[in-house]
Amino acid sequence: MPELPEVESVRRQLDPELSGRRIEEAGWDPLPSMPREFVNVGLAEGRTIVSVGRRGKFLIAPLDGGLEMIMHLGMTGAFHFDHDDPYVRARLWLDDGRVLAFRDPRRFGRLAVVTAGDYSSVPTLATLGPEPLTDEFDAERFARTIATTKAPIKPFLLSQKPVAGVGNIYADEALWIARIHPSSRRVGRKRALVLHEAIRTVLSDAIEREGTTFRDYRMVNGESGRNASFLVAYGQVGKPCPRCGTPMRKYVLGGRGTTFCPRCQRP
DNA sequence: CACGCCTCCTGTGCGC
DNA sequence: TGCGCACAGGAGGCGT
Repeated sequence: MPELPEVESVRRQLDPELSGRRIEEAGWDPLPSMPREFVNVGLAEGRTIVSVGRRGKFLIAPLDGGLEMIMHLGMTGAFHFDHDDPYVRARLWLDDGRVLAFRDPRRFGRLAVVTAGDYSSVPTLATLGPEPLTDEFDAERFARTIATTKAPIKPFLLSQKPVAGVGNIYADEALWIARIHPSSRRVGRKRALVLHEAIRTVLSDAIEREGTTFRDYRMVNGESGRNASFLVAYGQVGKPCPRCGTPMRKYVLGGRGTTFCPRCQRP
């Protein structure tokens, strides 16, 4: 569910609610087969949340005492206040009397408390690429990075290494805009520069619409994002390409459903 | 080291 | 109706 625009929309609602709040108690429902689901969350007890930031799809909340709470929504994760249903996997009791609930049906999400800046237990965060909506995301460097990989362009984007926060939806969207075939292993400088801009465009547009909701993704206040009806590639199999009218096609690439225009996006 | 396959988990929708 | 299978927005482990 949650890619950068969804996580950013959650962050914008969480930050004003959590900043300055003390966590009085933390509780979670451990699943023996998922030892990485909630790591050291107990260390958050008694700590005060400084703010809620974000890197790629990770929420990062500095706590007092030199700690950070890392939060990842996985595929179905969501945060709500004073919420209760069978899919609430963890709760944080706050000093204002409210309870922050982490709801996550598929349990791919994660909460972890780490020493600030030590991401050795979160490999993807440790090797995360540049933030796409900051100057850190340099077009020429992106083009060079892309030129060095032998992997197909879409799985490479999903690795989070060339750029942070792009997932299955926005990868399909950006590649459609840039007219690049998802399986392409050779993306030259010119097309890479277009892709760079396309990534920034699809992500910032989606943030303005507060993300894409299909089923599980909800903001903290329970509302859905409004971006789903604006998608032109992801989930549009069989529909005419908005550019050339050719029916959009779908296949599996790197284990992920991938939709593209067979005419605009040549290998 | 880089790449690509498989797994973690639960629910849903589809074809038979 | 019931069953079995494919698939779902992500990341990480492991083999090659």
